[in-house]
Amino acid sequence: MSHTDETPNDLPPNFIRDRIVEDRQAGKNGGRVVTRFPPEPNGYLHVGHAKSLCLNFGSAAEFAGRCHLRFDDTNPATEELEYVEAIKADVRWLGFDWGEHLFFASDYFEQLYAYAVALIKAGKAYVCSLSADQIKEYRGDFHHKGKESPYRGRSVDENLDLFARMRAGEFADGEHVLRAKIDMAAGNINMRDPPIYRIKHAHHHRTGDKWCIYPMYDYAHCVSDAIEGITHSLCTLEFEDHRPLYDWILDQLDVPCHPQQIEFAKLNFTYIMLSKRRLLELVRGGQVKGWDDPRMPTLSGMRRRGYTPEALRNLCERVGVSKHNSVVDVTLLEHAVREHLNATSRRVMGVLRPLRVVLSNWPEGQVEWIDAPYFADDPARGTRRVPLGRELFIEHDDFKEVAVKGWFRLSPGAEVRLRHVGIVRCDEVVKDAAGEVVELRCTLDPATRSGGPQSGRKVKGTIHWLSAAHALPIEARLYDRLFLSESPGDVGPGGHFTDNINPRALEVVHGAFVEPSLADAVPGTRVQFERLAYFCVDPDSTTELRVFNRTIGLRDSWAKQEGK
RNA sequence: UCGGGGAUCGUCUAAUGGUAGGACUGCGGAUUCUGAUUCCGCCUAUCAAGGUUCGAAUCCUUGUCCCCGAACCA
Repeated sequence: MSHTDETPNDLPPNFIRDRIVEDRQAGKNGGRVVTRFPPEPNGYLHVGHAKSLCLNFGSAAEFAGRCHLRFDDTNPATEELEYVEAIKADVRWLGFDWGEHLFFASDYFEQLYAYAVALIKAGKAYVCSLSADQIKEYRGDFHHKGKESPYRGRSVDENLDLFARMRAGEFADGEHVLRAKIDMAAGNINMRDPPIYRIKHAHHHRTGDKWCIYPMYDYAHCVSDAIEGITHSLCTLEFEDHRPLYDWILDQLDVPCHPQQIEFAKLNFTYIMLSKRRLLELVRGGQVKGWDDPRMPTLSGMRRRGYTPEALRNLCERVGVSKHNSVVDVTLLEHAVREHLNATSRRVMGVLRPLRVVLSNWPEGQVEWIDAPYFADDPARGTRRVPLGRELFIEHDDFKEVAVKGWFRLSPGAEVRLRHVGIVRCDEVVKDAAGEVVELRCTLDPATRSGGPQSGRKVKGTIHWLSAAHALPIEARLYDRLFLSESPGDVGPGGHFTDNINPRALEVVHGAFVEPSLADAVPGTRVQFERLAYFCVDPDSTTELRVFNRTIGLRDSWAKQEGK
């Protein structure tokens, strides 16, 4: 059988798509494909979730099926409404639409309870009154079989009564638990009579105080899948040995269908931390400013940083789906981001660390507005007007008093092209009392003006610039990788993952400027500062001062060469 | 001394008994009014040992290494 039999487009093959194709050819589920993305609302979504989102929504779309968004909110202790709303926003931002199919496991609490009663009646579940410690002890370990709870033989009637009273709130947390009656000698510890309901007197963000017993993941997830008519329940590798339990529960119950659980490997990147627990620690510890801090690998952080949903989706496609524990090189992420930004971002000029330049042969007070294309290779995509006057700012890094080998930029006596203008020569270097270079005096060769007779004259370097009189002050936030270590989670004895934090993951630059065309740029606007980096306007911007986040730098082969 | 998974270029992945391919990275070069982009080229892989076969990454055997699992978390 070929993988491409049914696949509409040239998507790269993967084992899950193969399975779905097989199932359809075998006529399973009437050929329907229904998947679900089931986050627990206890944190923000991150790039790892993007993979699951792409897989679940992508597989459904590919086979004209549907994908549900279901919040797995069975643990009131950790879940909050704030997370629910943030997750919905992030899923939408990534470009996925669940339509009518928004669900909450908590919507099924009543049904889940009824199925549990059925399980008890069938003699497949019992109320256990061992303490948590005792249950753990009775469970055994990898090398020893478990032993049966003394409460395992309780009668159906007694179990029914106790379970009803658990629900009624007659017992304190931990007094009883409902357990599936399976096999205490099973090699798979998940099958050793796992608890499926616990007593928890806690306020739930949706059901309030209606319930004081809550279903456990292993019980709630498979039944929720069945209730919704899910056909393929995709989850990560660590649930592989939960699958027998998933199947066991559904086999005992008279549920509408029996979905197939399929496991795939989580997404990991070098230099990126994706543990929810640790991300929460960064937020709570103040190492970052919040879940949407642009240094965070959360979808909201990446959005604010300037990453695009297209880039992330494309990344997921490139990464593929398999069962290997893989660590993707972060450069692949960076490549995906640059690739999309390169195709879509308007080119503008911004100067991070200004150095004053006076064009000595330019008349005092004269201003010329230059029509400059946003995309040099395709002027049809639009132009903006850029003012040129006698006093300019150029990038301090574009001047060296003593030129080194391979230096194409400005130095005393050297010529360089001013982007969209023409060739200038540096005639004089002005220093302050401390010997710091504070100004350059240059002459512009009028014959080399863009569009002029000698505009084709070659010089090695082209630099960006701004008219000092028109330059708009901005705050630039230069972001870099949050961690210095390739595997931030690997810490030696006594170490902590925060030890690996890059202290320069954020550098705030005051005194930077951009061209006046950006005066009205709204938050979320993405542009390329030519020769520097891609930037995105931050929501912190005010009418007086815009804040630009550096999304990612342009590749810089000069810096690389210089570093050698 | 258990159960469940996994081993293909540096990295992520394809090849489903028939030419080990792609992408990213790296390294060269060309073009360039962005040292960007684009284009071209190069480097580099089947965990090991046996076996089956005309032919093995793929099938069999035996090893080795790695990951996950003992919450009233998900």
